[in-house]
Amino acid sequence: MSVLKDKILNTATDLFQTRGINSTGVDTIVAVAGTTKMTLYKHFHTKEGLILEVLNKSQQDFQNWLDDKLSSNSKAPADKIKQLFDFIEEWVTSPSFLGMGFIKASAEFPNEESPIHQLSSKQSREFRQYIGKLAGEANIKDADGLALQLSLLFEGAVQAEQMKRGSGAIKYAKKAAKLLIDGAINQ
Amino acid sequence: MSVLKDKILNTATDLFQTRGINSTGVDTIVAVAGTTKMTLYKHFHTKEGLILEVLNKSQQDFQNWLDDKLSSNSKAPADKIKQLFDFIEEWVTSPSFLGMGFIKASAEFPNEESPIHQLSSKQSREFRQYIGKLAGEANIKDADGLALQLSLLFEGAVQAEQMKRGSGAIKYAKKAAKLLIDGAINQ
DNA sequence: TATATACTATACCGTTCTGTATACTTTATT
DNA sequence: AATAAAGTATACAGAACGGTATAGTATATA
Repeated sequence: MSVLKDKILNTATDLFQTRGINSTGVDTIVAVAGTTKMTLYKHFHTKEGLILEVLNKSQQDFQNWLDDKLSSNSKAPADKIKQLFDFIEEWVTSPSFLGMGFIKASAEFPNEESPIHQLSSKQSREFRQYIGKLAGEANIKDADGLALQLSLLFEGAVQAEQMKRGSGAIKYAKKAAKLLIDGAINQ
Repeated sequence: MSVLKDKILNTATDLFQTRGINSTGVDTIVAVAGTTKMTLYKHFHTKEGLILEVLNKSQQDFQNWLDDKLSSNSKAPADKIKQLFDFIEEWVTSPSFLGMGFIKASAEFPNEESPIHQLSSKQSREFRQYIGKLAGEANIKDADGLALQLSLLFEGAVQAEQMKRGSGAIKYAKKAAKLLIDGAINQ
């Protein structure tokens, strides 16, 4: 990957999160990235293509980070699901946290036929399945049900943190998650 | 309130939810509402003013609807908080449900200095306080903590439903809410 | 030395955006 | 009948939007 393509991708990621996707023009992106529109359009066919790549990269980065954290800190499957919200807290409270890509994107592109909305929806679904896999490996009966509940807490907490930094919502999300997980284990 | 101002307000509410706020131009709004830009700008100083009025009206309508439901169906304070998610389910699964105004608005206007973001943030806070009041009247110890947790579930469920209609997320949110409420009562 | 690749610089096209100016019409009230 | 309020119709200003055309430069490889 070209160093400039990478720069454009990172710049766009940042601007989309801090100013909104539709409110960020390609002129602004290339100006901040220190390049020109010709270069941007050589690497990305359209603005929509750029948005899709930004979403994909953001989600991959997050998933990789979380997966590394979980597999290097936890051994038993039951520990993984219990520690999930500890790492989510670490992620959400980190100063570089700017929000969850697919949550904002789905709000800006509400039309279900939009490719951007569809990708957002897919990423949300995949993240829920990831949690479901963790719950299943921990031998929890209704693994998918718990995964859905935990993902609701997660998205709610991210939403709250996007709306007001330092809201402290994640602390209470953690407590609620603990209660839900314990309830699902002792079933 | 003029009948046309009302029409513009309702049309804008609908278009903002189905197409996004930034993606909906004033030309589209007046065309769908069957009036002209001159009339729109006679009733609303700017597009931002229109957006703020739309947000306020949406939130008032929702709060009034919920408050009516709760006070006409429940007598004891403890019943109110227990029935809260029943009515939220009714609201979310109704065919006319298009999403939660302040959730989408805060995503489209992430800048904390934006008046639109500030109003969204305020509405989210006020809704949480409303739940907190219900919990307090039910003599729950950590009423604010429970309110925060329930609002996370609520916002997560709305988010899920915005992303995919008929996701069934609200069913599991209800179960989780019941568990959290029972846990908070028996404390 | 020739050629391909990556990038820059700049100007431009057509469209859409918010917002306004001007002039006219309808309707209700006094 | 006179007046004020509300709305219509249309045209336009000025900026920003996504995207392209053209021409030129720097660098590395063959």
